[in-house]
Amino acid sequence: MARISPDRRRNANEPARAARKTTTAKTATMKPATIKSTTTKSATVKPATIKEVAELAKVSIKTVSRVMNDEGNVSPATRDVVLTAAQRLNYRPNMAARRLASRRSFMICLLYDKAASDYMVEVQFGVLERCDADHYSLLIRPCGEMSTRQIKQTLEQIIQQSNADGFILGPPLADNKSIINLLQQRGVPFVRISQAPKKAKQPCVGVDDTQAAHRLVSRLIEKGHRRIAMIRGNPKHGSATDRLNGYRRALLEHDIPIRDEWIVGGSYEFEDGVAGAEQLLALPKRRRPTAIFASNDHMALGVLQYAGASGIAVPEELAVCGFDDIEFARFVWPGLTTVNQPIRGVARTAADLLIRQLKGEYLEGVSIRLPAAVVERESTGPLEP
Amino acid sequence: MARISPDRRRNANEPARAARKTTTAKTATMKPATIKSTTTKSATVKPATIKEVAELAKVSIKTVSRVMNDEGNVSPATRDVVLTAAQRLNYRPNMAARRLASRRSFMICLLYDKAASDYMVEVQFGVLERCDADHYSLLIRPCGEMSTRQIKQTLEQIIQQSNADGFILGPPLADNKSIINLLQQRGVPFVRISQAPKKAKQPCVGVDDTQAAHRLVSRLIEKGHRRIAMIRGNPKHGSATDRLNGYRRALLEHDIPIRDEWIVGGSYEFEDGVAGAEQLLALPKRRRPTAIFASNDHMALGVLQYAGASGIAVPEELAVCGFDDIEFARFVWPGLTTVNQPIRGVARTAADLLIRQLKGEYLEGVSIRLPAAVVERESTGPLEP
DNA sequence: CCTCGCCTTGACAGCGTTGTCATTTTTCAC
DNA sequence: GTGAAAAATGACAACGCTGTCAAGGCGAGG
Repeated sequence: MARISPDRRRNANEPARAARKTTTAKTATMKPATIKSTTTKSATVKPATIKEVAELAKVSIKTVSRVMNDEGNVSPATRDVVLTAAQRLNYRPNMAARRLASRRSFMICLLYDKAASDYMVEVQFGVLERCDADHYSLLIRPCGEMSTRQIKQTLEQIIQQSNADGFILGPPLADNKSIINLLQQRGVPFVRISQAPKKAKQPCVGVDDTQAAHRLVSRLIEKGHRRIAMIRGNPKHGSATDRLNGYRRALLEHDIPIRDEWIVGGSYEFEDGVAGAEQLLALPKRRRPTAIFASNDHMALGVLQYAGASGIAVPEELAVCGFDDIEFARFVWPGLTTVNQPIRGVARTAADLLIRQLKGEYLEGVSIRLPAAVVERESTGPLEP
Repeated sequence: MARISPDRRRNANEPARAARKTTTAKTATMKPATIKSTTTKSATVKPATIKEVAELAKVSIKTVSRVMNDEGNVSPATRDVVLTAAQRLNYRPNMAARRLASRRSFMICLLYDKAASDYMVEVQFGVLERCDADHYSLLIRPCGEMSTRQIKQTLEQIIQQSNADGFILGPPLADNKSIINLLQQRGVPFVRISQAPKKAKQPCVGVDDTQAAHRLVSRLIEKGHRRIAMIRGNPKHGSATDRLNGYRRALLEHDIPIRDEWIVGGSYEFEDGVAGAEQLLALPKRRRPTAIFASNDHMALGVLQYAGASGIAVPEELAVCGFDDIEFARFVWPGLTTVNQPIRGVARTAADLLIRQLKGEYLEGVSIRLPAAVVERESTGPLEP
């Protein structure tokens, strides 16, 4: 089993010490013959250290460090030699040491409420994608069941103990003034994923909810609906307001009066959809909406369920649409018309902004808004252009 | 540009350095008056180090280390003094240093396919719960779009670079022989979340799928069904076989013949459910199943959608049930009868096993199987006992 | 009262990097 | 050539903690 391994140091040490300063970069560069696949080594090999690489490459450890970190001020020849040596030893910088010495953790922390799971998984993917590109690690921290106080405490701990270099705040934490302040005070960079660029001057990435809602409702109007109701989202999320605004604007533009009885409360939960539908469909026939726009898919599915359970045909008697395009929007019958958010893209962008900040870029006030697309399915009627 | 907060060091150093050494351990112990909430300090405070605690407590740093790590062999008096000093300075051990010195990372890595998002979010929660209890950090690593080769490479990197102390493998990676071997060779502890304790002697946690499927199908039989079809799961997952076995056993026990035409393939995707339903419901009336057991909820929802789209009444004409009890099982109409898996519990247990292993416990061959509960909803008919 | 051994404590050397600053080499204009 | 500036390189001290091992203190058995 155990193959070549303990001898590695010896091999490398001896000649290095002795013959220092003799060979120039040139000689060492003759890789072709020398490089053997060290990849498939067997068990429990002690990883190579920067020192070993330095010795093999006949340079100082600092130079190796420079190469590994792309610091510049290294001649191409030296660089090659070092890179070859590193590869030969299958060297990878030890993160713990790097963190300790540089006082940076190369970790970023993703802070989020429990939120919709699909949503967060997408966010995680997006963030990870970007992190991987720069060798950052991702720490996830769901705060679903914590009070703001607890969250702040956790934050302190993460900053101090794990030394996170930066944070990404998912909704609705991204709009939590108190948390933002803490982070700001501590001088820790962060990026917010939110619809509300107002609250702080820290970079913020989000989706243009207002625009998307506007488009969606406009589409309903085009299809002939005039009595369009809305179930609002959780007021804690900035998105709730935006979506409402989009709805309002669409109606206004088409000279359709906005009736209070058609706007019911909610907080993004399935049950709110059920309750909202019940309330709306209980209206006297003449004032009963022919379409319901729920602020998110969970609630829209609630509407769908209520309709199903009470024998109301969708889309014939009632058109339904949601927002988010969660996985299950297309798994129900009728398929749910909704808005697809480029979540992964948003997350990737957020991570990108954060990492660039960590690299020293100045991004105060930057606010990026990605467009979202309406996805039409059966719940709003036949799919005609 | 310039590093983020160059002022941090300066700010903090001065006062600390200056006032050092004044207060004795004794004085420090009189907490009531002296201990001020250091929590709400203002910006960019340089965290206290072990050295400072040691000086304040008038002991050696090693003693502080002992106390912080509960190493024992410390007199209660000393312990108190140290603890007080630590608290007073709001001291938290620096993880990077700890990792470097102890050659452990206090990180565990959760490796998973993309899998169902709800599922993984639950797993993450469970693992995190346990990690937090022991100050472990969690590294997540979705491998959805990677080949086994790539995964192995990633693994190597995580082991060497991030120095993960251990791994938790989610399904179906937990059944991937090649990955298991790699980890085993490298001598890195890991725990598998899977139904298949066979493949390796490493600890494994899972749900008793066979039993659950058996119960579910038995329930259908009790309700009067005789023509019960099954849509199989992805054969890569051990669970697929288990669920099939449960189905088989239930039929056998009730002397119902097992017909091949009632068992159709699938791989846990929504579309497989649609296709499976189509195939099954196309059978001549006398052989057409009155109930379909889909191996997971996604496929069951596919069945539901197909039924909805083709005007087949559920549960009147067709009973449908799934497995997993994903969030949306209760959000569709009719609500989906299914099996609720204690995913979070499984994950917590897995993390527990791993951490105990890391602490030196010997757990080879341990295999824990948690029971799952049938959840009856409308899709299998009226909810009578 | 001495010795032995156990419990407690401390000194100090790493751990594998990066940061700082000094030193050497190269480059370039004159 | 020559000198000065720029580029490349290296020596060495951190970084904050743990591991090792030695030293001190104290009670029990002789």
